[in-house]
Formats: sequence, structure tokens, C-alpha cells
Amino acid sequence: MADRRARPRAGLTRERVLDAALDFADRHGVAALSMRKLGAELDVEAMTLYHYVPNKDALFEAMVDRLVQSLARVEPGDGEDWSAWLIRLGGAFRDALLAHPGALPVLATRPVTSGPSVELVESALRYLGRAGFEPPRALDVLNAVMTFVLGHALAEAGSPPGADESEVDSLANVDGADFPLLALALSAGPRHAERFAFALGTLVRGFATARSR
Amino acid sequence: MADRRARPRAGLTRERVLDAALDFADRHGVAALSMRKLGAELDVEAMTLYHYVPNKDALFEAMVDRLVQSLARVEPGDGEDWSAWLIRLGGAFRDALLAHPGALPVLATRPVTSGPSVELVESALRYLGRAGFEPPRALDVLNAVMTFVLGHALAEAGSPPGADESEVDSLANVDGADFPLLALALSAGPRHAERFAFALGTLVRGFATARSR
DNA sequence: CTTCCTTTTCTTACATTGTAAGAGTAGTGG
DNA sequence: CCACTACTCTTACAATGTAAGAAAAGGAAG
Repeated sequence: MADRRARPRAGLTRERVLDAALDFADRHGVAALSMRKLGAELDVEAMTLYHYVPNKDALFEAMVDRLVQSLARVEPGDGEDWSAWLIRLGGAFRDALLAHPGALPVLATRPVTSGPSVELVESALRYLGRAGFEPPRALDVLNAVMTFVLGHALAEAGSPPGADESEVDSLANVDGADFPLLALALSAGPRHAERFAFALGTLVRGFATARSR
Repeated sequence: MADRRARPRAGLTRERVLDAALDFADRHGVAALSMRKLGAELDVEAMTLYHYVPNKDALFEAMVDRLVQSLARVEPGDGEDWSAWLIRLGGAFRDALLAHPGALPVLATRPVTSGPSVELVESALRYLGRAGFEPPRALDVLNAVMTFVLGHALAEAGSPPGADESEVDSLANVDGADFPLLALALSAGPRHAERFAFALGTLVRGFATARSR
């Protein structure tokens, strides 16, 4: 009658396994994620997890899918301009990636190939086509945006947790005497968001000339 | 007097260890790289490697450094325009990354923090400053280019070797009936190089408006 | 309740990994 | 010959992914 456990173990499910994995990755880094430790997090032995996930690689894949699927809801609003939509898409992707920085190395290392992501690309091509981009060009545009966002997120998330504490945000403590310009450039603080907006805006604006009509 | 081994084992050195590691990573993927296997590649026991590298992580770091350092030679030519130089820098970075796609996951996952890379950034800021970019803006520009190139290289290199053969170049075999636009966009072939040039050119061109003079 | 069946969990076991500790070996200078 | 340094190997251990199958926990049917 009393609760079975301090940790809410009741009703283990694939969702909960994935959540725990993402959470663990965010707190300790993917490198530290082992089936045994993940099991311990859920008050379960390692082998139990194999009932919800065929193997560790599939678990990684599922984590990635989870992140990518959050993009499905970024559809163009009524009368929304293609460039505004692209910027919104890029921003949503960035948010999704930074929501779980621990999973980033996994996503970056793996070709995103899941069914839903292909549908995403197709509908993006549809929107861009409507805005006057031929399919190949539209794919170029989409590719440029997504790869840029991925690269930026990687840089922004920086080292995964568990890395050497001493050099966290490595560039933050450069010697102003040896590297005056860099020190000056960094004196304004991180500015990740502005940096991102600046670059994405520049990129998207430039695509205007690539439309066929 | 005769040669000691078929494999050129004579004179093991840190350089040779790094070369072998990069080579192995390219052929089988970093995931498959273990100290024992790398040792075997050099006709040596695993522990021998620890004489040249303090641990596996340092080996990865050294591999990354090797790639990054090849950028040191990309200095602006006489009278070379800043945008041309930026494009050349981006291209060189791409080349360096794609020269060892196996090492890409390592580089992407790790904050590039080595001494030489900081010097690289400083000198890049110097060039861009000469071209009229204030240091913070110059860093934004540089960051945008580098992150884009990294993201693009990741996408281009695709899955590391050793991944599931069936879905290599996953997007290449989409169903034209279900995803007509994507199929159409892909019918032109990979076009990685053009895609890269298109996006990098667009990005760099857009930076022109961010100069202060 | 008992019996059977399915779903979920655990126990054991093994090959592979990174690497600590230290022992062997080779070559070099005295 | 000795001592010393540079290099390599042997052995060992803890941690990992996961195969094989035993145990437990429900639930449905009698």
C-alpha cells in the first residue's frame, strides 16, 4: 500500500527510459552513460533496459529521434514569409539541440535518417518551393541552415559535462597580453544568442537571390 | 640484418602513432579504435602506446590538433580581399576535416582549445580587423564560418565507417512516390562541393554589411 | 484458489575495453 | 663490465555491452 520506492520506479516504460537517458547525458555526458548506470538511475538492473531498447545504439538513436521530432511543429504561419519561417525553423532546431546538450555529441555523430526527419525535409521543400526555390536549391538552403545550426549548437554547448573543469569555457580566460584582439572580442561576454541570430539572419537574407521567381 | 618486420615497425614515434590512429579511424571509425587494436596496427602491445601518449583521450586531442594545425598556413595573400580569404579559410577547414572523416566525430565533440588554435583565432581577428570588422563582430564572423563548415563537414562525411551498410547515404534511396520533392532535389546527385560553396559564399557575402568602415 | 501464459525483471557469464604497476630488454656512455 | 635511460612487454583489475536463460509477477480461465 505504501509507495513501492522512493524513486518512482512503478511503471517503467520506454518513454521513461529515454527520459532518464537524456537526463543522465545532460548531467554527466554521454560518454559516462552506461547501461548499468542508467539502470541504477531507474532502480533497475542493466539487463532490464533491454526489454525497452534492443541495444545501446538503438537507445542513442531513439534519443536523437526524440530531439528531431520536436521540429515537426514548426510550420509556416499564415502569410509568414519564407525567410521568417526559415529563421524560426533554425531557432527551433537550436532550442531543441540545446535543450539536451548532453545528447548533442550523439546527434552530431549520427546521420539523421529516421522516417519522421525525412518527412520534415519533404515538407520543408514544399514550403520553400512555394516561395520560389527549385527543389535542388531548396535542399541547398535547408542543408545550409541545418548544418549551420548544428555546428553552432556544438560550439555553444561546448565540452560535455564531465570534462576537465579547469578549462571550461576555454576561451574565456585567454591572456589579454598574448591575444589582445581575442580578449577584446570576448570582453562583451558569451553573446551566443546574438551571434546565432546574426549569422542565421545573414545566411537566410542571402538566400533571397537564389530564388527563381 | 634483414628487415625486422613486414610492417615498418622500426622507429616507433608519436607521429607514427598519430598517423596510425587517424588512418585507423578513417578505415573503421573512431568507435572501433581501441588501444589494443591500434597497437596491433603498429605491431606493438597496447601498453607500448602509453609511452607516446598519456592516455586515449590525449590521443584524440592530438589527432584533433593535427587537423586544426593545417589551417595555420591559410594567411591572406597580397591584396587578397577579406571575403576571398574567409572563403579560402572555410574551404581549407573543410578539406582538413574531410581529409580524415573518421576523426570528425572526435573533433565535433571536443572544444578546440589547443594553444595553436587560439593563435589562429587571434590572427584571424587581426586580418578581419584590418578589413574593418570590430573585434566582437570579427569573432562572430569567424565563428559563423567555422561552425558552418563543421556542421557541413559532419553532414557530408555522413555516418562513420562501420555503420549499417544498408542505409549508407540514407537519403539517396528515398521513395519518389512518398517524397517527390526530395527525390527530385536528390536526382542531381550529391553536389556536396557546390552546396558548400553556395552556402559559404552566401554567408560571407552577407558579412559585408557588418563592417564598420 | 490453482493452473497456465505473458510480461517484466534479475542472475550469471564472457569477451573487450582503458590503464595501473612493474618486470624485462636494448642500447649508450663510462 | 656496470649503470642508466629509453623503450617494450606481461600481468592484472575494474568497467563495459550484451547473450542466455532463470526467476518473479501479474492476469485470465477453470
